[in-house]
Amino acid sequence: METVLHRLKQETHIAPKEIIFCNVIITYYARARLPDKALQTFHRIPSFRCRRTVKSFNTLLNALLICKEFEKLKEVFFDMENYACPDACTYNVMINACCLCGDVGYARKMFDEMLIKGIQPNGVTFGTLVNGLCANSMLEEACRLKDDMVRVYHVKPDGFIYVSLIKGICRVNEVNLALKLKEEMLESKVEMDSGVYSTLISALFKVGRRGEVSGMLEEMKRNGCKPNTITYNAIIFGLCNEKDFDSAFDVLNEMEGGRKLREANDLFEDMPRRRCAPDVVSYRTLLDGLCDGMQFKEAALILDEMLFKGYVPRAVSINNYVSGLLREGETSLLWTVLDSLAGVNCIDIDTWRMVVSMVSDKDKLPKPCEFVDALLMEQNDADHNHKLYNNDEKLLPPFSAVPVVSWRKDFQKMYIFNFAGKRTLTCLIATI
DNA sequence: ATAGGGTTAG
Repeated sequence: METVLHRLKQETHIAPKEIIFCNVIITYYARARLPDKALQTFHRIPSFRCRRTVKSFNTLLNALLICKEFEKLKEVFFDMENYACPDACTYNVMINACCLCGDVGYARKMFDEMLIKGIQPNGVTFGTLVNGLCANSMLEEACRLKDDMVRVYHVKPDGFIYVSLIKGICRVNEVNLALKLKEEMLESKVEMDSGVYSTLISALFKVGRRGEVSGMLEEMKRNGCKPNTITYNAIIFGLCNEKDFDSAFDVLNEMEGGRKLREANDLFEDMPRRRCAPDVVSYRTLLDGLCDGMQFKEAALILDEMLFKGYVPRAVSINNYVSGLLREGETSLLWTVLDSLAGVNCIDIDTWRMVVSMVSDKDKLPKPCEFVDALLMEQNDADHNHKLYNNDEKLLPPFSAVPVVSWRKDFQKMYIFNFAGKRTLTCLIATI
């Protein structure tokens, strides 16, 4: 680093940007536990023909925090007016430092000071404070702050804040209360992430409610959060604690399966660079692998990409994909996938039959006679029936054998019409 | 990638 910096200083035609000093140099010195070097770099920034702002000042404060040089940190902070005008980030680092020292009172003082100076606290400010309160067993205060941040400061709590609260509450075994908070997140549409579920899963194990874990995992996936290493670690630890090593190995295998899929995906994405453009077989192979590994979202991306290129999956693959989506209750993704597939008319009768029979059980489809009535009505309703016209703008007769695909999901939630031909329609109606 | 969270062990 010293050599590079020396060269950088000599090369007068290069003017490094401040962000390089922040993200790379100061931060890496801090990680190497070299606070003096970090401080020295901060002071030298102007000698590199670079303007120094509050950004590098904040980075320096955080570097001293990483090195646990709290005395030095205080000193630099009180010397602030010589370097920069403080902003929210400045106070966020200071609040974090106070909390890590266990001095929540001083953290609050910092918070008040920023208000006095007219600096608007942001999500990070509250996240840091809530976390500090929880870490210092001040749960009631933390919950109150979460409510106040909306009411008084008009900042919406995010996932970070909820996770801190949930963890704090789980530590005193109030898992039901933690689950309530998770519901509150869903209700107020706070974006969910795997952190929320990892925390809850490990808490469920701790209080001996192992039975609820698989449901939690399902909900997690339903809400678009993928279990990551942290989630798996929590599960494996919980299972090992209960001496259920068979299940623990199953989870471990599932984890490794996911890793190999990622490797396959990486290799696939690297193919163009290796001068080997993926062909229809590459796409089909990857799609099958993703579906088998239940990576349905990734599969949908690959599907659209291959359809765009004019490649079509094998019929068995489509059947496998759709049945996986049905099995896992991935309803909204199912519609997307069916839309894409119907767009190129490549859904076979068996797949349609499966979808109709599965969905008609759950979503009370109309009786066959009503179904036909509705179909005929659609034929007469020119307004939103544009797909029933052929290229000559002529209305197609009912039960036409002309290969036109129509796909409606908006009426009573469930009308699957595939106008690929009489055979398909007959099959659908018979199934219902 | 100036600032905040989630698991466990060695």
